[in-house]
Amino acid sequence: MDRNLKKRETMHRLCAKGLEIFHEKGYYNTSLDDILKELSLSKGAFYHHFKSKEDYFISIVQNLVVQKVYALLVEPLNTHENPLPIIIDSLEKALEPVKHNEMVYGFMLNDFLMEFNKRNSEISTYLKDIIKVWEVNLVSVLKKGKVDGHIARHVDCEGVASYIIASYLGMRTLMSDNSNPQLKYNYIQQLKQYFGSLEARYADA
Amino acid sequence: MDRNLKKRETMHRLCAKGLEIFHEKGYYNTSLDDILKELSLSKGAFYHHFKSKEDYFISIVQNLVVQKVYALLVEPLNTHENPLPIIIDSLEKALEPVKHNEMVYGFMLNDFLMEFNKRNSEISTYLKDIIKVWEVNLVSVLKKGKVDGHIARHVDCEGVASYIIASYLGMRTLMSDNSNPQLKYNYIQQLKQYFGSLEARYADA
DNA sequence: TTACAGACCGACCCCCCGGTCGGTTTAAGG
DNA sequence: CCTTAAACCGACCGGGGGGTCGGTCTGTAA
Repeated sequence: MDRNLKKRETMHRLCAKGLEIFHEKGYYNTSLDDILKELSLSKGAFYHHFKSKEDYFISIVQNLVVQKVYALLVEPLNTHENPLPIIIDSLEKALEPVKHNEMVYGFMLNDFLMEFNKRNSEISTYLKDIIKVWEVNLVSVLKKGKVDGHIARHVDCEGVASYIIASYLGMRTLMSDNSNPQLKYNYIQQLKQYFGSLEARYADA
Repeated sequence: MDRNLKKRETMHRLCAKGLEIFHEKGYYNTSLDDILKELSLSKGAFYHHFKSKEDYFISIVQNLVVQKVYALLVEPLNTHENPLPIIIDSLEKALEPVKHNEMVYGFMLNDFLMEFNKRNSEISTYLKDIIKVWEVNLVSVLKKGKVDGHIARHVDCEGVASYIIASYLGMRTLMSDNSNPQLKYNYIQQLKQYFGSLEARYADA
């Protein structure tokens, strides 16, 4: 019993630290030794729990990344109010800059997506699936907004969802060096402007 | 005299092929041998012309990438008409999918930007400078549009420019696997929707 | 106490890849 | 021609990093 606990504990420590460092330096730019050194673990310990670096990362994605994306970007959408402010709010939180040593998990999707795009199609697929879930949820909440009279009838919900995701991912690229704190504010402002044009009060062709 | 020509010719062949393969597979995932084999050149030839892989890539950026970004995204902005349709048109062209073996140079900014972000700050800076030039030109043309009465006075031109760039870069991430040809169309539609809300005919608070 | 298996150790293997260097070919100038 | 240097060749080096493997330690079950 204690054995099983020990295993889970070690695997979890590996995953958590792995996500932290992969996110910080990139997957291909991080060696297993980088991570193992931080945890005072050996190669042997690692390969006892995971069959490869790739397998390890997939575990991280499925256990941690999915969770964080859900918490930050999907679950907040479950509401009966006007979806537009809700979406803005979730994006604003997901773009929150790093505080102390706390990680910002919403940030990492774009980074990983780009890194694996031309390198590892399997991992790439897992990541795109996560985006897809987000997209589906966005579309669904937008459609509900239409029914509830918050969003104009002519609006193409799929198009809007893609556009939101694209602008979010792009902001991530632009903000990745933390050089311009104004960017986030500008982004939210423009998003509001754009959302204004989707509201039911506008011409409903 | 013929000597000088030979040098330029070889360097140019190296840069062109390098851009092609780096763009296709990524910088860190491409070895010099990959490129040299395609050109039937040797390590010796390469290091005769460039002092390192990094130096080589910087040449590529300064000679080729800058040029293409200008041609696709900056120069089209030089017009006296309403800037909004002009911007849409340039983005549409820059998102054109690959035809035959022709490269789409507008596509590569986001890829390279992400790849070097946490890996090589010098190259990163060169790339961000290119984006900056684009941004400055966008802001300038938007401001002119305001003066000419095409854009509402309340519009924050810097914010709009950032937003355009972010959404473009994000689209690049989403489109990078060429899986969904619909995406581009949706994006342009939503961009038009957004631009509609910037036009002078709307409330000018 | 003993047997066994799971957790962990770390030296080692091997390939990849950027970079080096002594040598060879080629062509311009005297 | 002959000299000279630029253009080019390709074997080699060395570090990094994923993955292996024989061995050790430790807790559990009989």
